[in-house]
Amino acid sequence: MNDPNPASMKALLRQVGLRATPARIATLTLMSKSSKPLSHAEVAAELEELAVDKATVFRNLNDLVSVNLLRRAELGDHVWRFEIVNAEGHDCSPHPHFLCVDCGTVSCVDEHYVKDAKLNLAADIGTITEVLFRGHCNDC
Amino acid sequence: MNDPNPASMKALLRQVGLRATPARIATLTLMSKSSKPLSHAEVAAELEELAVDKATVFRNLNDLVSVNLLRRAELGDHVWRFEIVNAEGHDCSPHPHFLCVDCGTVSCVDEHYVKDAKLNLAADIGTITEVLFRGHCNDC
DNA sequence: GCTTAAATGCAATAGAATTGCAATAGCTTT
DNA sequence: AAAGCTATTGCAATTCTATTGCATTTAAGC
Repeated sequence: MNDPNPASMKALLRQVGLRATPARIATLTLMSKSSKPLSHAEVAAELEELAVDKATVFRNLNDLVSVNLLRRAELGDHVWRFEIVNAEGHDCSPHPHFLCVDCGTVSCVDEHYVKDAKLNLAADIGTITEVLFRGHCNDC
Repeated sequence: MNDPNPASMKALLRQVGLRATPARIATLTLMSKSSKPLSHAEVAAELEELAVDKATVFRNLNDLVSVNLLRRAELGDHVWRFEIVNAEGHDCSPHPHFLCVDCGTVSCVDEHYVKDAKLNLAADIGTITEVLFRGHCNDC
């Protein structure tokens, strides 16, 4: 993905057939800069200063998911989280997540941890598209 | 665990310091007989014929979780599910779950699939208490 | 610039989960 | 067996996340 500058964000949006509105550009920029999945509440809080309504934030996040620019994940605390699909220093492919049940911190887990498990499960149960770990992080 | 008959359910409840009310006995019996995690809605529907309020179902399910008779899991669809901790033909220890995103079926996954991953993650990230897989089951 | 469909803001709504409180009912003690 | 204490229940109201309806605004193509 290009630099998260307004111009490239705008181009990217047009490319997938979405209008490049200020709210969307801001959303995409924010998501591109984040190293971890953000909840709707977190994104909405960031965009509040731009006077973007929370309903708009939801709609935009979901729109961006439907064009595969974002990925939506449920990490076990009943809050949807979103993360950029393709960013520098970030896996393009889906990867497991870890949620610390104590501090609520979310981190991305390298795919190699679950490579074997997914292969075995594919034969026995089905295709795995999402893996989530919950527990206590080493800082808690 | 003993047979899921009313008498042993009652004894079990008393044993953990909870009063053996009809609603709790029914809840525990239902959970003991279920081979898969049940959502609050599913349990509430079953107990509706006993005129048990949904708030009571919630409280009882959570009470049973707090005394470790049940385990609460979030399987990715924003609905809490509960399963018996110790039942015949069911692992005593926590185990991963698999949720088919197509048919919504939940299945229990053997711990051995994730043994290695958990060991490696313990050192790098933290202690894993819960693992969830989502994807497409072989029947869909 | 002008037109039009897409996107937004605001308020209302849906649904899961939880809580307050008065009434009820287990359990223990007598 | 009855009484008393407190956990539990039922009901309604509430919280919180997420979504939707609709009138208004705005981006994009001509």
